Amino acid sequence: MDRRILLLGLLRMQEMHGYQLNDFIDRRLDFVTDLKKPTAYYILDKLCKDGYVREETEQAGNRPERKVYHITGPGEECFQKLLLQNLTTFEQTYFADDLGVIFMHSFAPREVQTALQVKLGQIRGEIERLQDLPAHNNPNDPVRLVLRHKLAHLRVDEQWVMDLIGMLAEREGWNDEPLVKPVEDCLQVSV
Amino acid sequence: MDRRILLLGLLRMQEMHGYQLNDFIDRRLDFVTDLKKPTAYYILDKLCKDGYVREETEQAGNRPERKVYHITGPGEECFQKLLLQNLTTFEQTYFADDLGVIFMHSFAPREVQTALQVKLGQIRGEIERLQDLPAHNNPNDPVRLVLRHKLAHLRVDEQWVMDLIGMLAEREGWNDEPLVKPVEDCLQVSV
DNA sequence: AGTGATATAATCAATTTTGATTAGTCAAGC
DNA sequence: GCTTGACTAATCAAAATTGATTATATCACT
Repeated sequence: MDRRILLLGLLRMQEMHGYQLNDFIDRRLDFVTDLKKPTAYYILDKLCKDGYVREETEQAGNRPERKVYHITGPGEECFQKLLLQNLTTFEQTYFADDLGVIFMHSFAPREVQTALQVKLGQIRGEIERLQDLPAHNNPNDPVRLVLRHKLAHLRVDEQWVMDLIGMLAEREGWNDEPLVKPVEDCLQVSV
Repeated sequence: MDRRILLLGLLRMQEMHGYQLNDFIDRRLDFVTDLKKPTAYYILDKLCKDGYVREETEQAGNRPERKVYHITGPGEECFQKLLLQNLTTFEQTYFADDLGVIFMHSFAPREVQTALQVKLGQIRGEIERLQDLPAHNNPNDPVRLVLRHKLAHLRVDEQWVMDLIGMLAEREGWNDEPLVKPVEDCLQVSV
């Protein structure tokens, strides 16, 4: 996930200082990326060193002086390359929540069910939050296309967790084997 | 994404040496996580230092000596805690492919369409690969539940990219505004 | 005029992750 | 008997990421 594309893409539309950039990402692109402030500054520094971005210090009133970042010619070229790369190739996504399910046999079905109920609530909360997001931009804004994408994934998660909970209902214990001795299975197959 | 849960969970089923652990993850859990070898060794070291895992060196034939990792009592406790945490809370997922779409107005619609066609092919390839994955384990294996989850997400991506391509078809240029001056919009709203 | 809350602007030390590399073993073919 | 490629086993230096913190300014309220 080369996050330079995000910073270059935003700077391409408008030169900005670091705080402004981070604030925009936090407020408006929170469902697109989890880029944190120090990482953003780190990447901006790197882009400077590579000549893709120019940095100018500016003083606004009495506030601490700040750095305004402008995209350069080579920066624009780099952005185009990254964008084409991004649009062309599919990047795998991994789901942290899958890890727990792999090992759910460690708990009793009822316990798992209770835990998943809480998770389900959080997913539904997030779906509502995104649905109610004010539509600042025009309806053709690509950000809204991304929002739809994200919502579709959240609905998959909702359904999946509901299915798991359903599967666990009315169940006292595990009558199927809980992925025993995975490595031996593996070795048997590969030998 | 606390990946200790994966290593502890596997070691809990069977003690293993590093290579074996990594090999199993690479071969059998490649669609669940992107944990790389050096990271796995790093986490194993940390688990050792924290007393969650015990490390014993072993010599097999003429091969270089290797470290066999066993989960300890505190390690089991830690695992239970991590697992409950994982099952209880929903972890947000971010999609690298969204970043490109946000800036797609930088290219002509036709170019974007061509790029997305390639991406679509890759998604379909991955769907086929996962569908054809041999079912080593019993059908109730939680890994298969995760596989279904992953496939559902891939199908969302497939549909989403198809929709985007459809949207772009027959289009010469952008007649809608391309997310202009995002920061000004943002400031207008927040002021 | 003082106090706490929030906004502005960024940096640092510490942790985590990765691409590249090391180093030896084994089996197959020439 | 020698080379080539794959497997076993892990490490290292470099890069990326994060939680915590610093420091000042402004605002709302008493």
